[in-house]
Amino acid sequence: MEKKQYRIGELARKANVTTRTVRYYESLGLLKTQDRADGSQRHYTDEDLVYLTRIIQLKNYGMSLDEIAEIIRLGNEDSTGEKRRLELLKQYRKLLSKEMQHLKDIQALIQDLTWHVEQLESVDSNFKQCPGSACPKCEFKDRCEFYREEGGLQ
Amino acid sequence: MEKKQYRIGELARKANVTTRTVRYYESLGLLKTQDRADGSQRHYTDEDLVYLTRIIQLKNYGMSLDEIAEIIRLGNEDSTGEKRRLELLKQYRKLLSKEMQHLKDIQALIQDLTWHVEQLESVDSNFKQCPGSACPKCEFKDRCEFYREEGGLQ
DNA sequence: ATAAAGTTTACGTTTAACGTTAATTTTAAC
DNA sequence: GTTAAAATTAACGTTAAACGTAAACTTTAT
Repeated sequence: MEKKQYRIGELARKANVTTRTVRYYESLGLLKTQDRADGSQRHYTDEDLVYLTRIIQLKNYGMSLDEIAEIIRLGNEDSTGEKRRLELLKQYRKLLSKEMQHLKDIQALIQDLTWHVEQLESVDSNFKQCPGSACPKCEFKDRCEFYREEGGLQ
Repeated sequence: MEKKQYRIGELARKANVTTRTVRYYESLGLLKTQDRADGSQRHYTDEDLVYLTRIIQLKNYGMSLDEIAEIIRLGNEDSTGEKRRLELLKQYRKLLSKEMQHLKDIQALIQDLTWHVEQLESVDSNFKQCPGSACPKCEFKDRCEFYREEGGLQ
């Protein structure tokens, strides 16, 4: 049986993007440009849909279209796919380490925010009165970035 | 002893921003506009520096300048600072829940990325060959979004 | 034959948070 | 009292990825 052929609209619908996006990706070299006469229509197969879906997945992982284009370009360079595999691996590892750092940052941020919420729940206001005459008796003065030994700002 | 007065340049330097930023914040209502004759210079005190530093802190926590402006506006509405305290609390909690969700998303993302790295380390290439004839014997087919019971795409 | 879908070209959008002149005035220091 | 550093207002410029949108036309399916 013959392979089903899609036109651009159907492909886009299946991948949940617009036709503009498909053409844009083609212009960036992300999707192959088939041989076709000027003005005639593009045709796609299931394989192209998988390709497109993979591209979207990589994008959702945080890769830029440029980085994805590089991966695909390397894939077209050798038939074994080894170069692309290595580039993909490199990009995935890069993303991974970036997200690990991101995770740490967010954990620290959550700690800070939690502290602020607790402080605001137990103290009248830390915005207008702080720093001020209340500093020396503030229960948070040891964590205060403005309070110094002498009290108040230097 | 008299309070030390800063001009805009010194204030900006102490807060590690530019004078443009200080004026911009003033235009948004983040920093108070003192009474001064047209063309005469702005003067600031330590209190203003604390204000500015707090604004920068809130910004670094992820609040937009608009949200910060709202907090400050409410602070000017009642002298007790209660409204501002509540708004601050609300914003902090909002940020906190946002970041908690963010944390979850990143943890999931890290899992996915880890999986991909492992797969790429153990499989030749999952980009060009997948999905294809190798699907039925692929050790990851149960986690594959393209593989279906019948094999390959529907 | 007609309507739906596709084609190219090319400018527009979004966005916050400032950057960057420019032309003039104020202030501090000597 | 002069000069140089700093401040003033006004207003346009930046950044930039990933498309959106419109126009005018052509191809394809039924």
